[in-house]
Amino acid sequence: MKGTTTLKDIAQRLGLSIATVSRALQDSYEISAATKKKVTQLAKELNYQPNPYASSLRRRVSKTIAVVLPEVADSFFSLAINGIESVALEKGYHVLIYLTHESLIREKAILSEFKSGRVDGILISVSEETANGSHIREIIEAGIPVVFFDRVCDEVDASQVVTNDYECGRLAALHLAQQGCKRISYLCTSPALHISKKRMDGYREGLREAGLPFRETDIIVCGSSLTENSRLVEKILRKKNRPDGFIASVEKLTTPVYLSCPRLKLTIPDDVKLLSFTNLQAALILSPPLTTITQPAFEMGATAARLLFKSLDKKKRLGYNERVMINSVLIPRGSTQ
Amino acid sequence: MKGTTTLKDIAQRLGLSIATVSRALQDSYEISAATKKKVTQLAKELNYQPNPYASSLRRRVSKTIAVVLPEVADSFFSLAINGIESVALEKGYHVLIYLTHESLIREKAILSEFKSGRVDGILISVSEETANGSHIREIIEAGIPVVFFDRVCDEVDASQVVTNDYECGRLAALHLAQQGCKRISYLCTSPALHISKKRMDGYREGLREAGLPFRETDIIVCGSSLTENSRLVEKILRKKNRPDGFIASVEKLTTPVYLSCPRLKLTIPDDVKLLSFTNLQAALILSPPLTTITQPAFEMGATAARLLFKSLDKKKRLGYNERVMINSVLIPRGSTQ
DNA sequence: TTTATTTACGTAAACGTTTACGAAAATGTA
DNA sequence: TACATTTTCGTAAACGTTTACGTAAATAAA
Repeated sequence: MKGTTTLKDIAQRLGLSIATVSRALQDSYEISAATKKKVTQLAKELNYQPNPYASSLRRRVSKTIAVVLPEVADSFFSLAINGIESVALEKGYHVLIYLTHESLIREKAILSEFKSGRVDGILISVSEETANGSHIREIIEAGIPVVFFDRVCDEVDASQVVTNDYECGRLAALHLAQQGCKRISYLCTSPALHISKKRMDGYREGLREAGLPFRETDIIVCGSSLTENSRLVEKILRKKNRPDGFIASVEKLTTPVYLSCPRLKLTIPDDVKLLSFTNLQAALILSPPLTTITQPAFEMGATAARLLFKSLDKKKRLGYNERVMINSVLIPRGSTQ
Repeated sequence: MKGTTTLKDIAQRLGLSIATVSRALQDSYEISAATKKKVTQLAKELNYQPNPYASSLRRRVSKTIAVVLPEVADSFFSLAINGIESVALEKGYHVLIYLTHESLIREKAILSEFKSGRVDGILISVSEETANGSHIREIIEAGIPVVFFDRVCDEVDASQVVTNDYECGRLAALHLAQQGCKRISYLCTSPALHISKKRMDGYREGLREAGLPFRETDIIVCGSSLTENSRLVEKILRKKNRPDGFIASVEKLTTPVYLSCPRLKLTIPDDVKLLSFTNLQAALILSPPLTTITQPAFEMGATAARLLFKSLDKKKRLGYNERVMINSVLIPRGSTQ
């Protein structure tokens, strides 16, 4: 920000006006080939980089998008960021990242700031506390396109990229039932979350189709601490009517099950079967290898970004929203054999 | 960016000048309490958000930092981002994220753009192709503070946050030797990387201290594909003089070893011992549980950010750089028992 | 009372671009 | 030659802030 060269510098050195230099660098038809060459050469020589803030102020676009995530510890969001970044790069956009840490207050504060025009568009995966979407609607009404991915807010009218959560919940239950489970417990962290609800509904439907009863007590709401969650799982497993199957609806709930079983002399998959929603490569090398439902995280991030750029490109009157669903895949492995 | 309210709007509605409104919102001493109240009230009512680009242009600061990473697939960088974001948030800064995908060309292009003043400071973990740091030095000379974290470029004079890679390489070798290994193979991806070299040097020193010979052929340079790497590891394990210990110097090289051993009827840790550099929680539930060297990823990100803000705060003449080392910890588990 | 000081605000320039408008020079047309 | 058109560039306003400077009114000091 010190000795940076500006249009003025180039203009002075060449005896041209600022306007001409600006147009030359934009390859405007109004500028002769000769001066274009002179200008671009000197610009390269002086290492000219246009001031993005001046440009944004004048053009009223920022060439920047925001990605609002609950957290990035999960492998899903890591991969999603990769997808988003890869398409942002080829579009010449910059990516601001914000973490809500599952707090609605923060989410509101972050979004509210966007009314300033800092970003041209927003990709968001809502926090677990986000029930009502008024703060998101405000942003859309301010003319800033929003695309949901993974964790959507259905009451808000916007484009979204999701995976087949309901179907996956159903398939998870059916798979376990098919492998002989009679009592399947469902581990989750935030049952209020829309996506969590969908998976759970699918799970219930799967149970129904398999002719298994649904019991409210088989839904285990876990916390964030590993030891706490392990204790929870162990408690369940000590019951006389213990479950013989688990669905870990989020990645980090896999560990407690693998940890608790040996402690209670229970073996996977003979005594207890387990299926997890996860993208971890380590699923391959667990023993037994973990049956997973893996989400197309990279693809979801990338297509969400593409959807956002589409609505940025046309800048057409809002209202035209797309809803894309990219299927997750169930990969059966040893943990449910 | 449409119906956003500006200072002008507020000024007109209150019959004040733009300057007065601006100063009132900044709680300037030159403004009476009465008008301050009027202004702030109306600002809140109209949901006024100052245009960050106008502000940045005028003040010549962006309140934004850049984080330049090789990739974000690794759990290390995910955690680091969390650390960075948490301190950026409390400082009121915005975080732009860029991925180089281990390409020097991209890294150069990204950094070059920063001469424009888009960001006030930069956190960077260099790509594996980055040997020469001239492009980074250019940025520093342009007056933009840079802080390295994890993957540093020693020839560039800047603050840095690293972990004790050399020591960890040494401890890894010593630990395996102590557990009875006679031939320890070292798996890596990019031996040219500074941090990789340090670990490897430590590994050699560890071998020396343990009285084991170093063999060039025990250094296995892996690629990015899992199947390719598995084939590599299997090939080594088929040799008559096969290694009885492995050091996986990066997270993703763990999988090939766990995958290959059972295929060759070799068991961990009896036939082959393994130690990995990783932050994965899944280390706990591998079987046997994986001995790890875990890096203080969150802390490294956070302190790197704090260092950056320190040099932003004082804006003192460059030259005063800090080098912080945060130790990783070796956690012995079943894979080296 | 007069003068000095403080308080509270306005004017205008500046940050570095982009772009509507205008105008001189060069070229074409009659 | 006289006029129309095109080419090529400059002038100046604008984007929304921040801030140096000026100034009128209010207060204090003499």
